[in-house]
This record gives sequence, C-alpha cells and structure tokens, in this order.
Amino acid sequence: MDTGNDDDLLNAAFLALSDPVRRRLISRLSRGPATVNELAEPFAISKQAVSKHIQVLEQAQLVTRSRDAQRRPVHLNPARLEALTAWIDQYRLVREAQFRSLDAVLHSNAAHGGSSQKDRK
Amino acid sequence: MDTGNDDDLLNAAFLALSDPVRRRLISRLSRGPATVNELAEPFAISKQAVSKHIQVLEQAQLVTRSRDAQRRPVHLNPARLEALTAWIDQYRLVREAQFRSLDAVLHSNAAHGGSSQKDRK
DNA sequence: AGGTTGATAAACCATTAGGTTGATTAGCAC
DNA sequence: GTGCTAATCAACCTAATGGTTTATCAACCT
Repeated sequence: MDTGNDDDLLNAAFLALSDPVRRRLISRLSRGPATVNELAEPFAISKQAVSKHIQVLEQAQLVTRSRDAQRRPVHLNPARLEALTAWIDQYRLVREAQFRSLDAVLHSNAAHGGSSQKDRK
Repeated sequence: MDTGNDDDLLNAAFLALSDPVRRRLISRLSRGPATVNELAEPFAISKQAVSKHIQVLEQAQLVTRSRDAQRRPVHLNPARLEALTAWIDQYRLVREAQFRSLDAVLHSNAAHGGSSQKDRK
C-alpha cells in the first residue's frame, strides 16, 4: 500500500492525525520518547490497540522507533509534521485572493440575470 | 455527530484531508469557488460521490457554500486550514527540544529521568 | 532451564468510509 | 403546465478502521 510516493504519505499522515487517540500520542511524544506501555497507560484501551495506533503513526512516518533491549521507544519525527504544514500552506497562502473571489461572487448576484434576488426561505 | 467541539473539528478536518480526491478539491477551490458539477468534472467518479466529498469537507468546515439560484457554489474556508497548522505547530515547534531529547536518550540512557531505564547498547 | 515483561500477531466483531445506481427535490426556461 | 439541469437523498455493496481477546515472540533475570 505504502508505495512511498507523496500522495500516499499525505493520505497516511492526515489519516493518522484524524484520530484523537493518535493526536494525544503525538502530543505525549512531543515531550520525549516513550515506550508503548508508557504511551498506553493514560488510555482506557488495551496496549494492543495502542500498539496498532503506533503502527499507523509509524507507517505515516510521523514517528520512528529505536531499539533498547526488548523495549522499542517511539519518538516523534517532526520533519513529517512539517510536510503537512507545507501542504496546507500552499492553500492557506491564497487567503486574500480567496476572499476577493468570494466577494466577487457574492456581489455579482445582482448582475446575474436580474431575477436572482428572490429569496424564499 | 459534530458537537462542534475542538476535538471533533480536528477529527473531521484531518480525516477530510486524508483522501486524495478531497485534497484535489481543496486545491481546485484555492483557485476560486466552484459548483459540484464543475468540481466533479476532472474526476472519474460520479457526481454523487463528489457531492459526498463536499459534504465531508463542509462538515469539517473546510469549505462553505452559498446559494446562487439552483447552484450552490463551494468556496474554501482558509481559517479552518489555519486551525490545522496551528495544531501541528504546537509540536513542530518543539523540534529542537525533541532532537535534544532523542540525543540524550541515545547517548546517555541513564540520564533520562524515566522509570525502569535499563541501558544495554 | 523456567519465569516475567514488553511488544506484536492473529482471528474476530461492529462500525464506518467510499463508491455505485436509482429516485427525488429545487429552480430555471420555455 | 412540461422539460431540463444542479444537486441531494436513499439503499446497497465492499473494504477498511478501531476495538477486543487469545496466543506468540523476544529479551531479560534469576
């Protein structure tokens, strides 16, 4: 599935962040690496479920893992978070142009065939 | 459903952006408002499917709609995109601290104030 | 060796997402 | 009125998600 192309990475990353549990995991990891058990502790779900969430984040490359004996600490990969803001910023930056377009549409109604002024609720 | 709280909005927004079709819709809308039919044209899926995608984006408040007779132009809501970057930036900005934490863990395992820190590397 | 701990794998269940097709509403033009 | 168009609704299907429970694996420690 993950062919590694840009689209797949964006799919995976945005999907990963669409779950509140995973967002809380990200939040927790921003304060330092942690193991699955440590991450699972504050949640009311099983460790297996948390492990799956970590895998989702890992596939999206939002986190990476290292080895420390039988522990496998998870740590954040801020570079991938930046890739997301980079994508969003493409469209965030057209903000003023967008507002101008909207304004043009709203004001062209009056000059748009005349009878479009009848508003029935 | 959408109770309107912050978490739900983030869920909906990130989920909305996790689909490549919807990202392309966002991209298209960044160049100005468009109707469902106009948006559906470049896609190989039905207009009903596109209409559903628009509803997903609308529920996430990433787009809004106005009325123009029987047309319902969709336009981008950059403010919501900014809310997403705002969330990500919370953790993107800890970047240097994060690298320092990782570095500390990798190089001096005992120095990490965690519980049960057994170094073996 | 046996035993415990951290973490995953496998099988399964309920819910949802993305897509289809067919029918329906709302508004304009005639 | 009839007809056309934009858009949605409704029912349905398939595949994926998020969760569980049970079992397994790997590494440590006596």
